[in-house]
Amino acid sequence: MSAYEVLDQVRDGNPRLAPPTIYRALAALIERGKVHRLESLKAFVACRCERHRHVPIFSICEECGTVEEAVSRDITNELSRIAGQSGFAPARHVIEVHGQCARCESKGAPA
Amino acid sequence: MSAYEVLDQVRDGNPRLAPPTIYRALAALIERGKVHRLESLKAFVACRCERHRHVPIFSICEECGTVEEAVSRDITNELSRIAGQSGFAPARHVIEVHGQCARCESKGAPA
DNA sequence: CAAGAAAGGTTACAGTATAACATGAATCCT
DNA sequence: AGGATTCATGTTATACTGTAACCTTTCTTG
Repeated sequence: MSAYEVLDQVRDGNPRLAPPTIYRALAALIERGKVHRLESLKAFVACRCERHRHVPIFSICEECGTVEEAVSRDITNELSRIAGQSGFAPARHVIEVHGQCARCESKGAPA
Repeated sequence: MSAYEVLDQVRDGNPRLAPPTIYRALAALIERGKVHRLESLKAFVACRCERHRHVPIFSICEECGTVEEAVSRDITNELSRIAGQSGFAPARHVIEVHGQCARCESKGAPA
């Protein structure tokens, strides 16, 4: 959901809420790891993992909009290694893969 | 640079250009692999690699704004493997790492 | 209680992006 | 050649995304 979709929803019960309220709530949830921001979609998703401090990897279906979250220690390590080669100190990772999910593929949607 | 910084620059010579012109030009350059979009910064960088069809990995210094571009076959493969586990067909990858570059670290900037 | 701090509400606006229409140049068909 | 078509680009206007700055309320503390 985009921030403004969230805003529309909560306005059903509380019509006077404004964007900063939503952005602050989302920032707090992101801080606590309950929500992630999908940079490439300018959108937000609830985090279903209970893990803290993981590096999430998102698969985003461009057909149906479904987003899957995965974790890979290998990728996290390899990214750290690459960054380390140039002395870079990573603080936040953004890993998002756009494509087509299994369901949409099998439905014969043309790439 | 943001799209609007580009716009300001080209307007020096051609004052009547408008945002869609810039966005179309950028889209064309991205298509040809000459420019990448940094999703997490809403910004654009020229691609210095001559390679076509690589998956770029960006290291973004939050201190000085410097962006480094790297490539890793391992990460590309691992991402494909993870995606493949759920039958996901990847089409576009976004890999961006925020942090602090070696220079800014050594300058003692506090994370 | 008064003063100050912290959290959330509210207004207003800045930055990012694109839809939709206008113009013009190149192509093609008769 | 003349008109029709298409494709690229220019242009207007507006929608979407995000935040600065200020206001209000509540809580704390002396």
